[in-house]
Amino acid sequence: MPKLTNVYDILEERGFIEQSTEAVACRQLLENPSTCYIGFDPTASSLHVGSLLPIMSLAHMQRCGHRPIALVGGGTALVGDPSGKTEMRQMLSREEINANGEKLKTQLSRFIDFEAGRAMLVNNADWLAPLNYIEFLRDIGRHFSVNRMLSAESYKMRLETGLSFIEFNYMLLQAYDFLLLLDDYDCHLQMGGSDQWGNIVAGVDLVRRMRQKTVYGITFPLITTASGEKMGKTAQGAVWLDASLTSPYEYYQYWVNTEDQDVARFLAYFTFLPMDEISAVEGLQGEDLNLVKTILAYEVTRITHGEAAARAAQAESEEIFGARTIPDNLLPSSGVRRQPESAAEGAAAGMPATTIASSRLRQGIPAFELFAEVGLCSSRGEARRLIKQGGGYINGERIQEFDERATLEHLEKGEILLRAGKKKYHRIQVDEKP
RNA sequence: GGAGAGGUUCCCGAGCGGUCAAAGGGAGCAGACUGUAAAUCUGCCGGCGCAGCCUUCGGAGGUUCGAAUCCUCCCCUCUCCA
Repeated sequence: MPKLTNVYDILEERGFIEQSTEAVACRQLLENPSTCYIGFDPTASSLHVGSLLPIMSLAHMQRCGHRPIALVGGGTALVGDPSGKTEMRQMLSREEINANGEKLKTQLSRFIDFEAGRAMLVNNADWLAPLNYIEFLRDIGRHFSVNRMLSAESYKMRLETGLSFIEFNYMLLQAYDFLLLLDDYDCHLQMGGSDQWGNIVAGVDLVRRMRQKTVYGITFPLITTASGEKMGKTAQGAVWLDASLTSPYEYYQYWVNTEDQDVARFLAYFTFLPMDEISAVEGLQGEDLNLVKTILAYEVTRITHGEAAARAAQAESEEIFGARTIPDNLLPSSGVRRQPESAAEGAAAGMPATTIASSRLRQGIPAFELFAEVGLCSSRGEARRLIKQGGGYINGERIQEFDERATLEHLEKGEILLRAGKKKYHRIQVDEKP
């Protein structure tokens, strides 16, 4: 693998870098194979698209021959990072945190190769949990100025609403992580979201004081959509990287629905497609841009869930929304399928589906009941409203009355396709037994 | 420990004895327009086969024909003082 390029340049070109400490020296460091780390919070059982940027940065690091360390914050999660947050986070038990940490590892290994020392995964609970309080205060605590900590931007918000002592300590723990990773793994670079700047700089300072060495930090921009929303939120909640929480189909759909103005930027962030191809696509508008969104969705889904899942998601989406040919000269490096598929390929990529006993369909199920039952609406009342407003469909036909019945007559190719609004679909499959 | 302020439907935030399922805004949902985009306009936005009924305004009691609104106790949050 050629490593002619400096990752720092790659990251910069792709818009990953918001701030960095001593950019020139940091870039210099990355001329040679080095070790870097990013911390991930095991406070949820899955990572979501909000973590995708840091993950991609580690992947870039590895592709350029560096050794990334993914740090699972099993220890720090016991304390809770107040940075940039309005409220104290819910405390989790150690068991929950450990279980989450395990899952994160599995997910990260889709993006980073942990084989043969090419990358590492560590858990800071291993060294933070056994710490002795008095020793820690004397060795580490004395290097921190409270005055300075209080002036940190990341604590500002919390100084208005209230900050507990345990959270105030968080910065010291993360700084200590950096020190320890330097000592044990020769790790000279920490990266993280822009809200981590204060914590990262704290680590850099601590290392300077205690080891008289220079280490570096890079932060990524907080990614918002063009309309100013934080990324990764949908009505259903977060967009998860775990296929059992957000199916590949839904995940693909999330990316297809990217806002126009975000497309090029997201291609740079979340795919490995070459930048010259991406910039060639920047001027596109209208329906042409939708083709680019298809590629974006395919690529991101492929990186996250694998090629088979991405292809299935594409097929399923085209079946519903229609397919068009994607010209070969559009992001030519992408392996996306460019011709519409002739035959429908049966495999469902995770469009939600429910199986219903045929006996019930024989009697007929009032539409509003069915919509609520399969989860397309959260209550029957909501389903009535939806249908009254003309947003309910069975097999593509608008439902006229809220209590119109779905029956065996509606079966097409063994299933019934429900639709709520423009984009939410649900399959009904029939159980032939009793 | 003392003195204040406050906890309202997903969020912010009005209401301060009946006309309150609770103003207004945001978010969300649907329709129209489109390109599975954004913006815009319109409608909806506790539950229930719904012109009616049921359950909500930190918790538990109480006053009243009637309470989110008054009283008592409790829990929690914030601000100031120690």
